[in-house]
Amino acid sequence: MAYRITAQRVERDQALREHILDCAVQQVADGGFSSLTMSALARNAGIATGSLYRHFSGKGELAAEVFVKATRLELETLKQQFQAKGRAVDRLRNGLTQFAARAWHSRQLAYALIAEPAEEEVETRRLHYRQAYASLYGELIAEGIADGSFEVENIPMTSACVVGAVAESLVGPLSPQARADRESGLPSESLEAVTLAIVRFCLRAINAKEVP
Amino acid sequence: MAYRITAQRVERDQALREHILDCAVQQVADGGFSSLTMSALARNAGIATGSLYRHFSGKGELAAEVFVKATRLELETLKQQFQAKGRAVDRLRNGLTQFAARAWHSRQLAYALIAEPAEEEVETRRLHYRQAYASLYGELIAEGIADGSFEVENIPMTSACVVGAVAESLVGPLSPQARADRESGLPSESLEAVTLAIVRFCLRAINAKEVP
DNA sequence: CCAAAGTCTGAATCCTGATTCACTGTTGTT
DNA sequence: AACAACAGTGAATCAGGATTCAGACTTTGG
Repeated sequence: MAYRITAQRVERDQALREHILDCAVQQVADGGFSSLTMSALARNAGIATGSLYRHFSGKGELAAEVFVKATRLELETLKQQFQAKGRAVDRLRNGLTQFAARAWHSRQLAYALIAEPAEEEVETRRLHYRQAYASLYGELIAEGIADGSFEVENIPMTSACVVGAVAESLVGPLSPQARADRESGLPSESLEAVTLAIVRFCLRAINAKEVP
Repeated sequence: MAYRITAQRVERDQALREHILDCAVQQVADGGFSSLTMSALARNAGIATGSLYRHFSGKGELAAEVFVKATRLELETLKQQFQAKGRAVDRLRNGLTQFAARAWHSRQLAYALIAEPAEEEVETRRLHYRQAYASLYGELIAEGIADGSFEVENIPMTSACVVGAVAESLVGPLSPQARADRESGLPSESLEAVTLAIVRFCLRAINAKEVP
């Protein structure tokens, strides 16, 4: 026998894989999924296109992992807010506010994750993670119902509606179109206005006793 | 001189153009935008691929027109409900109910129009028509505010949220994923349940005095 | 009926990236 | 050091669908 998979090798491999993913996320954050090509990625990561295939079975898998990596971070961040201590209303308000702010501050990425057309594999994940978001909202809503601050009949459906409302109200202002408009001087909503509107909309929709 | 553009010719041209568009819409209704290829379309329409280019400058324009044709119908249908006589609440409820039902009954098309990734040109129109939907909701909401049955601070943002909530709650159940699930026997929401949830969600979100 | 001016056809071509693979390093074992 | 086994390279190839274009066919006006 000659050659074995040593710990060092495994480590280097994982590191390289991570490096590639980081570059890919960066690329998506800069130019959306449409700018994520294998050759550009290879160039950015400082390796050959062929080498990408040692780490990912193909473009689809790669794009999906990029999506998951970036989306997971958002989901976890939201989860943290939602599972903090305090009243359900406050947690929901804080979570939404933070979510909107994060999207606002990295628009291209937010747009890519929320709405940009991409590989089939990415769309699958998108659906899946929307469900995950919905579940997260669902849990919080359930808690709010339990302590009497919300009132909702169909939690899964309501959660889906919340996910949609948040996405749409953000994608509008975040879309390439809107960005183009903004650059050509048209006025548009501020982060504060958008956030307030979203929070109000959602709180009312779930029958919250207290709406700002 | 020999040959002039006679009325007959113009007519035949327009008819052919319509015929092509009809076939294209049908194709999208059957298999989504991904199934809309120039050669398949030419085959279906009974003409040569090259001939398509006498009527449309390219795939993008064609797909965009397909989108617009199908979407306009939905928009007009909704508009009719919204501009009927009666109280704003009722009109909104009826409109939403009808919209959901129509989507439910032609799922593939609804999914294609609402969420399926497609040509850049289609995405542009999608954005535009989402705005149009939002405006429609906006007008109705404004009327409802005027007669005291709704209460909303930021109408454009609220309208966007409504559009998103409706889209998301429908796309979930309409997505290829969900359809696959349903076929493999998993239970899922009925049209009635979905509709009720959407209507309640939206009415509450806009502070309607009366919610079913 | 003819010539002129269009229109239609569909196989050939182009385009745009993803994917492959023969070859050139590298690393680990003896 | 020598060899075995793997990893990296990037130009060449492939894929699949849009687009073109050199005829073949139609319509129109004389």
